[in-house]
Amino acid sequence: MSTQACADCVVRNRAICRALDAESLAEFSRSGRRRRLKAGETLRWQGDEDAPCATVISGAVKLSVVEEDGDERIVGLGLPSDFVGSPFDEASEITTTALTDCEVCLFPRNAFSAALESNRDLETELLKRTMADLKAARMSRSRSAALPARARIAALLLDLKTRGQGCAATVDPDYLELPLTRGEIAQFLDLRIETVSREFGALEEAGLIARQGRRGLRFLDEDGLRGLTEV
Amino acid sequence: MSTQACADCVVRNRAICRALDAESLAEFSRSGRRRRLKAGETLRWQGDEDAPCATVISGAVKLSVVEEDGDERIVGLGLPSDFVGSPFDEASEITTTALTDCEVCLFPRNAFSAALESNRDLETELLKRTMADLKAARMSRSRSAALPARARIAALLLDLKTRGQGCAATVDPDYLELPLTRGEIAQFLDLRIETVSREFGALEEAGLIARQGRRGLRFLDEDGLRGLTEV
DNA sequence: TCCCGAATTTGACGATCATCAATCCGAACT
DNA sequence: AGTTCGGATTGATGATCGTCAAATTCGGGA
Repeated sequence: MSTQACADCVVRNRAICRALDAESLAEFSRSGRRRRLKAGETLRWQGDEDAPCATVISGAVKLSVVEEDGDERIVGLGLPSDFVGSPFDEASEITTTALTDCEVCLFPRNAFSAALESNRDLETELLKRTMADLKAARMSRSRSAALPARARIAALLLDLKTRGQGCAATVDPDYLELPLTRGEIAQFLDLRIETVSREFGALEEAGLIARQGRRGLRFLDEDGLRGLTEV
Repeated sequence: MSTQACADCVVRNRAICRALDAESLAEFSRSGRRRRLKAGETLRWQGDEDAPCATVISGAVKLSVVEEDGDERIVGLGLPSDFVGSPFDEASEITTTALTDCEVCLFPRNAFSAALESNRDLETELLKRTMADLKAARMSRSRSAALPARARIAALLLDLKTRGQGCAATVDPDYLELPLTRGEIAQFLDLRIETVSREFGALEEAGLIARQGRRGLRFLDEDGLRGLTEV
């Protein structure tokens, strides 16, 4: 990963690295690598036990926990410019897996942790983001959990639209390619596949969205969706 | 708040200030004040618009969000040694309120934010905690939301017991004075008061807990409770 | 193009929890 | 002690969502 690559990076000004000047960035980038992942691939750093740290460049990843009984829960999403990973945890219970084909900027946990130590600005930036994420996680948890299934789905769709904004080939701002399957949406929102499916049907029926194929989605009435989440 | 007070502080070795040596601590402590709060009192710093930052010393506080429609949701709890506050947010949507009479070590947001800047170790410690909190929030969200009401309550009781451990006058380790009313538990777990009440009844019926008065609680079968949360 | 398999959709039914309403308890007060 | 008021409990009923089961559609490969 060269500095040149960083300068060209589509998330250069939104990811944590925006806290770095050209010089620090050059050094920082030496410990990481840009990688492409196929959907379903788990984030690892070759030969490293620890879960790596990464910035998502394109595509989407899921943060998930596998319970003893084998079933998996999605606890968070990583979209372009998001940071994922636990620099201070040698063993993280949270696994990061590509939902779609995607590009990430990957760092071994140790190296990232060292970079934090040697770069104050980076650490401050990460602290700010993490506190913001914590607040968002808390608020969305509370907002979401008590809401009916339909509203939870509406909130997720709006969140995906917002967070996907300003990235990639956003040709049509009202079109969204879902990075999640119905099953994954269910795992994330604590619903069943069947419920998710039914509610998608209901949202379409109500004229709020239009489904295009399995993962294609068109927003027809964004305010209507927002209204559902504000009950 | 003198250094002496800090040296004697019951959470000295568990709160963020454990990252500080005697000298830094002395300086750090000058910007804060130890305060007592009565139940229901909101955390403020006299004459400061911003929500303050604080370390909880004794008692319990709630982090809550008030929706436009007026109803309140509890999004997190602050127990002894926990840090609360958003040093980087001038306006935080999250309000901190005492659940019980309690003691806190309070800092104006600005001063705390400045202390972070001038003290690298403090910042690192806070980052670690925040990342751990984020992980805990994500995992508990996922674990909790899909679980039936009974299990959610069991999980909360166990969490309160664990986090209350090693503090205060923990004379009897199996006794817990609930810092939350039934209504607050409901707000936190996204249930109704009636459901909480019924499930408490069921837990007692099942011989897992014994209620003593309104807020007193005795753990009779901790493993049994844990079993409920691991479905 | 056709076919196959997995993902999705649809349907019927039941359990859990919210809702509405009434009663009960307990702590602080006179 | 008696009163009183807010919190807590209990009861009856219905809506939402989970469960089980079957049908359907999409998308990739032969």
